[in-house]
Amino acid sequence: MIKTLHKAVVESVKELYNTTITAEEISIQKTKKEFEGDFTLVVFPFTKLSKKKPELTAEELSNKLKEKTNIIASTQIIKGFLNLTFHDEVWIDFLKSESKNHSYASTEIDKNQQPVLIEFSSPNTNKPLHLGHVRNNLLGDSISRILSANGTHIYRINLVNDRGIHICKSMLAWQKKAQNETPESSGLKGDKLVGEYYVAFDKLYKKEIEELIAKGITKEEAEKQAPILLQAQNMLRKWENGDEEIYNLWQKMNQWVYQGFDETYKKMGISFDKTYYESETYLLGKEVVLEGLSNNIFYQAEDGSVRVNLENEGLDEKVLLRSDGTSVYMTQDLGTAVLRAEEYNPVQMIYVVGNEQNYHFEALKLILTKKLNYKFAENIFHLSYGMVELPSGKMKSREGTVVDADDLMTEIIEMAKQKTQELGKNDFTEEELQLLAEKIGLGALKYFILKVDPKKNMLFNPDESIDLNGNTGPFIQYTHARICSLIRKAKTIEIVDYKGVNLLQLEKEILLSLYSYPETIKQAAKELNPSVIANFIYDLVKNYNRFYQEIPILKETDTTLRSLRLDLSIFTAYVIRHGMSLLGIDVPEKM
RNA sequence: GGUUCCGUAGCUCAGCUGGAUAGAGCAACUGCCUUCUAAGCAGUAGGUCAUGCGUUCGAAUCGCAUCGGAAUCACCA
Repeated sequence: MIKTLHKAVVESVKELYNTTITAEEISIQKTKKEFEGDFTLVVFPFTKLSKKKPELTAEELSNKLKEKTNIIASTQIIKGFLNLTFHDEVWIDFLKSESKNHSYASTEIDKNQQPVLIEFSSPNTNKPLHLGHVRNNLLGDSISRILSANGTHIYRINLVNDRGIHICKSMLAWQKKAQNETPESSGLKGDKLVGEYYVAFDKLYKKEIEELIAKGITKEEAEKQAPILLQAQNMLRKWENGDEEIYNLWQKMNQWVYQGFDETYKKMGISFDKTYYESETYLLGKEVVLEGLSNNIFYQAEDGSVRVNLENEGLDEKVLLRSDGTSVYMTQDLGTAVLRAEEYNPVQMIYVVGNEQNYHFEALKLILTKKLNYKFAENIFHLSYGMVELPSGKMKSREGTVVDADDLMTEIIEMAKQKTQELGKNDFTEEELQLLAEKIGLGALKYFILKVDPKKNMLFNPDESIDLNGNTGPFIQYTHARICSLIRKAKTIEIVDYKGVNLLQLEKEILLSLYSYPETIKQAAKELNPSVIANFIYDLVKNYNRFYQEIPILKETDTTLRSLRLDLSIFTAYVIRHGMSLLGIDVPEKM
């Protein structure tokens, strides 16, 4: 319909004003609720061509469009706005042809096309996942789903940061304090256990700094000289030199963490096509750096560290290898980028990483493109998302203000369970109730996070927790469940041809919304923005709920009307389910 | 200090490729369950779109300046 309209406008302008315009120059939008019409053509831009008043221009275009197409039933002109109303028949044809189409808004993926790589999650193995990771994981997962739905061939990549000084810190603290404590002996989840020793290291470190300061050493010096830090640095060198004892300890502790992570990912419903481990790729990064050094692209500073100068690009000097030869963060990101480009030959590499690392990714891209001349790196895209803040400010693991991912999920599922019981929904078995509560709780959490624009910082208030009413996941799930209930009851009802019926305003609004769904997916894919989908579904569901409340569906005695409304409901349920699946949210058939 | 991002109702957020009277949810108040699931629906109230100047037929949206906030500028990741 919209395409037909665009084409007709182009032709009309050509005939009336002898000017060729492109479809992009035409502004057609949904008509605002206060006015009569389905779509609105903004005619202000054409007044320059017509050299006539907006109303007159609209009038001329209106007549021409009606001549050229057979879909327009009526038009209404208000100032420079031309409101177009389509024949009901057009909408009914749309409903009839698409309402049972199980591939509506789905695009086939061509596995032969060059893939898009999307890296997300990328945890460190020294502490458990928290709310910040949750946003990262949900964004990465949802964007993967949206791109797939839009026909893009993608690979989900996880890059586990399993080595480095931070890992050595937990290892060292464990050696000193743990007395061989294990997940089994402590009953703690593996990632939680290791996380505790990371915190323990920090305590010891702070204590040593204080002691040094008391001896008259400056704070700055103390931070560099604290024995435990030197030991950690020494441990990292040993690790990089393949020291057997250190290596075994490292493997053991990482294994604990992976088991913990797997549990969390599983609960969250997140998976990857490929997991890289920094321990397996950091050497490649070193090679890249050393090669750049021998080609004089990088240089060795007096202290022995290898650096790159990005001052001409508006940045500073960056260290690529420490003076003791060990790798930094940049080293491994250079390595894995090159590796991935070789392995997948991607058209694009998306990194889902918080906006606190904007500088890092700018530098990474510059080094790869400007310094090392890698063509593929032009298509590196840092999907920079905002921080999740608490009312008290930023989360700090060392201050114990982090919101743990597992705890958060457990709590909200428990809340959903309570709420279900409160509402007196008793016809579930204990097992069904648990499954339902998981769907609702996780739905609430995922929707809460995904409905906000990724690039904006967002606030999470643990005291108020997450709503289950209003603009929330459960609200949408509930609407879906009600439609499913209708469909169940309608099993025996005969569907008759409803061609020729007159549509109610509410019905048409829902159809307009359903019609715009494929375009919404395209937009979300283009912007890499799940909130576009979330807001769309909310809008659809609000319209549907009003319809459901005000208009009889199964109770309607006119069989043509009843059939139409049932089809409309079935179609709406499909789009809700489809849209929510793009957010990684399950919708129950009963709740 | 340099760079980047942000500022919309009491709170959390939509709207931002310029378009009509700036929208939701929460919280507050008022109605609606013998009728398809009330996790719902309808309504009341709540705004100098941080401020100023500019661009134009038209600015929350674009530009400049100011104020306020955040991130970053590590041999951390």
